Amino acid sequence: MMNIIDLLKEKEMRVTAARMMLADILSDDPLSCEELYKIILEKNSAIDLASVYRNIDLFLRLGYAREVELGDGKKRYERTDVPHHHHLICKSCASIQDVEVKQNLAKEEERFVKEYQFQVTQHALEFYGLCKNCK
Amino acid sequence: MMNIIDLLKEKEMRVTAARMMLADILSDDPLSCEELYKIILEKNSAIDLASVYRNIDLFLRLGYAREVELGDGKKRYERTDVPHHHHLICKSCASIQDVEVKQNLAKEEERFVKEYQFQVTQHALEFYGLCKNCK
DNA sequence: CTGGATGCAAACTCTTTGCACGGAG
DNA sequence: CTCCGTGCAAAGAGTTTGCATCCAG
Repeated sequence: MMNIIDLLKEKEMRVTAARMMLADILSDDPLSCEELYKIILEKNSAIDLASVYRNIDLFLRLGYAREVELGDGKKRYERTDVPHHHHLICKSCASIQDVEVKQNLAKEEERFVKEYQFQVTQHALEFYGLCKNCK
Repeated sequence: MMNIIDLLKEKEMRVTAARMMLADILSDDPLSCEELYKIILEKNSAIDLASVYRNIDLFLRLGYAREVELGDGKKRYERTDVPHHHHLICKSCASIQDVEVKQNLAKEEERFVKEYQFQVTQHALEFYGLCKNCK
């Protein structure tokens, strides 16, 4: 995975303070734009929320971030260099825990190519329920 | 699966024309409130969009409908009496195809109980890519 | 009749867009 | 110096809410 500076330079896009800050905050937790914005404020920096949206969109196109949907109608983002994984999402306290899934989904996806001529590029698998504390 | 009339009566809720119409339209395809609303208009009926939202929410609580997220930021709904299944979602033309998944996710979910004391009540698994026509 | 359901409009949340200014290259 | 990126404000989508009226029971 290239770093964000090289990715930007490669596309002849500008390396700005806002982009560096945002790239730095993006992590292995899926965060919404609103959440990213608040983290930036807490660091006593100031990037406009609109710029957060614009740059997240840019990061998606650069392949630096990926979108994660957790079923609450908000889009969340995480860095692409964290390994592919899934989430346990508590319906009570909204906590999110990363988990691995050992079943072979790739195999399933191969079947879809053969059976439906559908080329899978991505999948989303999330589990909902009650966490340890909320049960 | 009880029918909607019995479900409503059981909870002492009123059997209204709007609820009957909406229950009738809900199908095995996941439809957004906007889409449901348009189908109602096409039938030369008139239910306010707000009432569609209110009654879909009611149907969810009654267990008559389930929510499906297909990753475009809109919530969609289908009847709970259609068998559990997953979707192939085309990123180009937005077409949706129902598929079955043969991997054993229940087994995986049992593991989460043991490993994390997380009680899974539901999961979402959707596949994104390019359909036959868009490839 | 009476209270729950509806229509209508306004409000609210999340996200996108237009425009003038400012800073990276 | 240029013109891309930013802040600010306004607009857009999707969804929720307040309130007067309506109608199922």
